[in-house]
Amino acid sequence: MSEEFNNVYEDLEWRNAIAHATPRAREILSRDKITCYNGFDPTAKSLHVGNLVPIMGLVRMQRYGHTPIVIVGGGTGMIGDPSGRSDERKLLMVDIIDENVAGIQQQLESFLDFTPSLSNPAQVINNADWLRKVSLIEFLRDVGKHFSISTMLGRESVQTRMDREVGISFTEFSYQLLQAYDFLKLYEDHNCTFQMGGSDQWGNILGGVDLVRRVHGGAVADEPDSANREAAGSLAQALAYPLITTSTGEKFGKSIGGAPTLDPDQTSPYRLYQFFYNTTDADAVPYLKLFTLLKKTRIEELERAVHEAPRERAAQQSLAAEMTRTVHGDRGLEEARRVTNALFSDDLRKLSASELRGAFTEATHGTVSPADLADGITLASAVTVHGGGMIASASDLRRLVAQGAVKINGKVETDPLRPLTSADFIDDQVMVVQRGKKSHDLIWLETDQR
RNA sequence: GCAGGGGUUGGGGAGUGGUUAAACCCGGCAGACUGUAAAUCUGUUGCCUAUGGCUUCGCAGGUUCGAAUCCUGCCCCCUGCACCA
Repeated sequence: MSEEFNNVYEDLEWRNAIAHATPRAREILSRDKITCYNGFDPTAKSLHVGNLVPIMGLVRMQRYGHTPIVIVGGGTGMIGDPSGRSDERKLLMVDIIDENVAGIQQQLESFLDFTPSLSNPAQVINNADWLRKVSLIEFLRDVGKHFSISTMLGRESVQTRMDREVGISFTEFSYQLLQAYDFLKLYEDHNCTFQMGGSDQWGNILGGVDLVRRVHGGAVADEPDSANREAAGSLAQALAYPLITTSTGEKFGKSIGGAPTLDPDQTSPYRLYQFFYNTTDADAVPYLKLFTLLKKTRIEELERAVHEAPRERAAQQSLAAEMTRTVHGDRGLEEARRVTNALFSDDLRKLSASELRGAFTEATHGTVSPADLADGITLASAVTVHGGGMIASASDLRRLVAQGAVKINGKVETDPLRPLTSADFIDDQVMVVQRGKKSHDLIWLETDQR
C-alpha cells in the first residue's frame, strides 16, 4: 500500500504509535492480512480528539489491507471501566448509550471505508449484541472459569480503587471479563485475531488475548514454556498506543471547554482547525505522525521547516488543515480558513450573519430583543444577563475591559455600560463579542417575527 | 460505639474575636513579548446600580459593639480502639 514502509507495524512504529505489543505482533502483521478491532466507549454521543490515535490506527490497518472492526461498547458501556477512575462510574441509561453508539458509528464513516464490496470493509459492531444476551451461567462457565482472581486483583486499576475509600463494586470489577469476552466473541464469529487500544487498556487487552489463547489454544497459565503455549501464542495478538501528552506533560486535548469533539454541532470546523493550529512547535511533528496520513517524506520536510522557519508554522498549518479536512471535509476546511482569516484580521464585516452562525456552533450564544434595545440595554447587561454565560459577571467584564481584552465586532470596547444600538449588530442580526485574542461569542438580535 | 483530629474562597493550604473578601502556592482569565506557539514577565481571580455597599469560611442557632475565629446542637470526613470476622 505504502511505498515507505513494508507493513503497518513499521509504519506505526515510525509514528511512535506503539507503546506495547505482543511479541509476535510484528511478525503477524507483516505476514498475514488479519482482522483487528478497537473498542470505543459510548460515554458521549461524539468522539473527541483524544480518540484520534485509535481511530487512525484502524485507518492505517485498513490501508495496509487488514480488516478493521470497531466495537462500540453498548454492553460494556453499561458497566464502566475502572481504569483511570477514582470513583465508581455512574451507570448510563440504556437509551442514552444506544444513542451515543449511533452517533459514534456515523462519525467513523468519515475515517474508515465501509464499502461492502471491498475485500476488507470496515464494520461497526455493538457488543451489546452479545453482552446483553449472554446468560450468567454460561458466562461464568465459558469465561469466568479462565480467570484467576489473584491476577484480577493484581490489576493496577483494581488496586488503586481498592486502596481508596470508595472501593470498587463487583460490577466494575467484572469489566475486565467483559472486555476479554468481546475479543473471544470476535475471534469466534469474525476471525478477529488482533486487538488494539490505549496503553491504559493494556491490562484488559491482555486479558482478552489470554482468554482466546486458553479457550482455543489450550494454553495454560502455569506452563509458560509448553508447546501448547507456543502454539497458542500465535492465535491472538495485541498492540497498545501510548498515552498522548503535550510536551509540557498535560493530557492531550485539554482546551477551552474540554477536548474538541468531532461533531460539527459541538465543535465547529473552525474551532477544530484552531485547536491544531495552536499546537506548540515541540508537539507539531509528533502530532503529524500520529494523527495524519501524510507520508514520511512530507512530515520530514515539515520537521525541517519547524527548525528552519518556526515562525512560518508550516507544520501547524498542515496539521490543522489535514485534521479539519479528514473530520469535516473540504468544505469544512474552507469554512475554517475563511473564518480564521476574517477573525484574525479583525475584519468581521467580511463574514455574513449566517457564516457566523455556522462558524461558532460551540460558542456561547445570547439573545437580545428589539424591546431590550428600545429600553437602552447596556453592553454589560447584554453580555452577562443575556449572554448565556459568555462572561461571568459585570465585574469580570469590567476587569476585561480595563485590560483592553474585549472587542465588539472586532473593535476594542472601552465602555461596558454604554447602551447598545442596532448598529452594533452585523446584518442587523448578530454581535460578535471577543474576549481576548481567541475567544468569540455571539449575541443575536431577535427578529420581530419569531 | 468510644477516644482523638478535621471540614476555609476552583484545588492545596494559612488564619483561633476587630487593620480579613480572607496570606501563600497551584490552577483560571487577560495583557506584554513573539509566531494565533513555548518559556518569561505583568495584571487579575466573590457579587453589585461601585472612592461605597452586599454576601461568603460544613449546616442551624447563640454570645458580642464586632465572629471564619467563642458557645450549643446537627451533618460529613480522617485516625486509633472496640464490636463484628
